[in-house]
Amino acid sequence: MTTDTLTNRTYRLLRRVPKGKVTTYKALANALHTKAYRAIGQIMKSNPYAPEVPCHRVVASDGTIGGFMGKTKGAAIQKKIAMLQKEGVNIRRNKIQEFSSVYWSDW
DNA sequence: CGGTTGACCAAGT
DNA sequence: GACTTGGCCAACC
Repeated sequence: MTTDTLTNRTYRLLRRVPKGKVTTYKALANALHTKAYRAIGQIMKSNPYAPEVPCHRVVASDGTIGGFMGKTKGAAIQKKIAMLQKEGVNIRRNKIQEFSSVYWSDW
């Protein structure tokens, strides 16, 4: 990685997140000392590092999964969501249950 | 290099 | 609880 763009940093950081845990776009932006919540969203969708960078482990600050399924109807993401639940994350409708329990903030 | 977009966020209605 | 508005920032055209 020669380019030190926000994208690369985001991937690197997200890579640290253990399974069974999730984080928010805001937390990532905060950890990177930026406010590009939105840009990170775009980054995830472009996520070229599929299983390496668990973009599905990133959710909105409200504990909602985000605009993946209901809005954008991303079929691929739904599978990731199912995998999340398998890892131990309980999701209800579009929102994470016990969000605080699975929320990762200790980078 | 200007304008549009978006897997966002917070506050207001 | 759902929708709207303003703001923020990077990537794309």
